[in-house]
Amino acid sequence: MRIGELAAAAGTTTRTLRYYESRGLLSARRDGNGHRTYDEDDLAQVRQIRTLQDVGFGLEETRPFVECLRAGHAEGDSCPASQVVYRRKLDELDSMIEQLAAAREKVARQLARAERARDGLAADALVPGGPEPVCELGGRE
Amino acid sequence: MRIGELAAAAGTTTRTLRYYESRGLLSARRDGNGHRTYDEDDLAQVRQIRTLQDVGFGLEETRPFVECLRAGHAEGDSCPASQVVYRRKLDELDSMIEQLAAAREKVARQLARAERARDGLAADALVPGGPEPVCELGGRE
DNA sequence: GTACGGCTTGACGCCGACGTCAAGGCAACG
DNA sequence: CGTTGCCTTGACGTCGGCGTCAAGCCGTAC
Repeated sequence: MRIGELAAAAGTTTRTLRYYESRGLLSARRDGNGHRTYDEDDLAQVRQIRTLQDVGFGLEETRPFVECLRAGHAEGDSCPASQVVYRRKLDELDSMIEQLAAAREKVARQLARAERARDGLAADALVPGGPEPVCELGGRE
Repeated sequence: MRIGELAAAAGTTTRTLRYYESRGLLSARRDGNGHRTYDEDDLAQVRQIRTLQDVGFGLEETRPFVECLRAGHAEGDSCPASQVVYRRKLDELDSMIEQLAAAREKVARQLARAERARDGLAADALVPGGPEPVCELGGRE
């Protein structure tokens, strides 16, 4: 398999594969013309990388998985080092989600406040249970 | 107020303030020495920018808020354009949170699977030809 | 012959929000 | 007088993951 075929099979580009190689995440044999040659194991490694990238892993974080595959394991995540990365990523995702949720609430509160101000500071607009003073998010812009 | 003082008051750096100016988000008078001079309004603008940045707004997204302040409003979000940005950011945050939550679940499932495989592998290793727990992440198509 | 497609290496571009260094000016302090 | 400290502009560096262009080689089809 040559680089273009591998790229097509993995759903990526030749540039990306050469980049992976430059980062030491992929290795290639060469044929008589100096062209890179790959086999099914290489395809599996690239697929592993892509799968992880899609879920938000950085390239460096995929390294243990690739090395696990290279070590002969059928799954890149069967090695302890890979699972350590999984757990780290879980924590990372949790804190990111937490941060985003907090940011979302801040923005939502600010928007609600700004809309109340725009609609005028009538007293009933601030009374909870009043005749729905806010929340007309749709239309009219 | 000179640039260093403004930076200190706003909790940022002089480099950042000059950068804002280069982006047209901040304007400065000059004193006899060619040094930038600022007043309280400028401080309010910088604080508005920083507040938004902290919640995840890009610099360009802060522009309507700054212009709103410049237009004489006491709050940067009292202008319609600012509130449009708020709503856009809310949607953006929602979809980001959604994506991250989905990613989190995928990782969690993969980790659980890998751990089951590891635990089961000890038993399987003693019984070659036994049941093979294979399960792949659906990821890309 | 020559056009074409696929391969090679090398190197610069991109995005965002600055950090950091360079080289110099002006004021105050001792 | 020199040193410190704040200011000026300009320009390159950073991080990630590639995109894109350049120049050239190789084999095949027409």
